[in-house]
Amino acid sequence: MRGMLSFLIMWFLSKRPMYGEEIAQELEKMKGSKPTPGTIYPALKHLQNNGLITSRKDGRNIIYSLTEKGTTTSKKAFEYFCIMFEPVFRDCIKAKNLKKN
Amino acid sequence: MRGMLSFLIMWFLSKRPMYGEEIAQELEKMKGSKPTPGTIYPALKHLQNNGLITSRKDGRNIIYSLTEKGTTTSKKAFEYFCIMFEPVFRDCIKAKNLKKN
DNA sequence: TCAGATGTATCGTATACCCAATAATAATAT
DNA sequence: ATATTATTATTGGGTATACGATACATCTGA
Repeated sequence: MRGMLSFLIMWFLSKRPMYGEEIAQELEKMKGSKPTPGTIYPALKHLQNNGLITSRKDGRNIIYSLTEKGTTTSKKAFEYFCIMFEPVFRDCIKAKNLKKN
Repeated sequence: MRGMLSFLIMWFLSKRPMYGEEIAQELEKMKGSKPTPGTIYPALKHLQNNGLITSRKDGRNIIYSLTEKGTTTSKKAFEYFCIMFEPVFRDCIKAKNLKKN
């Protein structure tokens, strides 16, 4: 249940490397509200400390990307997430179809 | 990001009233692991304090159900959840289809 | 070169979440 | 009826996630 933010961050990074602000913006698109730096950077640091992501400087940005370990972990977490929330998803689809009628 | 547990509890209760142990079992089906009482009951208490659920005794069980306020809140949270995680869901479906081939 | 804009980092705090151990209760069998 | 047992609920405490506010660093353009 815990660690949804880290999960989403890794999911983003599985698409393409991003820097912190970019990740925050993606989350804003999703959630409607932008996480504050105090939310995003500690999470990134934590992921990095666990060897799941690496960072490299590019100009003023620090670009994060998944490590090999991170890729594996992210895939597993993704599969777990899919299975776990499948019943809710089905409900989402159902609700959507109902609205169409 | 936080409050996933409460969200799921309310989602369960939107289907039918349940007592604590039942909710824990539903979560076990979903997650694979059963939350301990110390996880579930504080969450229930919190929801009740916020007027989102009510409880009534039935035999040895305490059956929880959504209040009117809870129903409204739950619906909104559900819609929000659907919109927010839609891109991830799409990925889930994609991943599933790939496996079929 | 310095001002504004953008990106990054840190600190303190709240609380959701979680576990373990314990208590309470009802169902049961004797 | 009473004791036993199984099931359900409660409590207390610990931890990590997430948040807001603030401060720092770096780039860019005038």
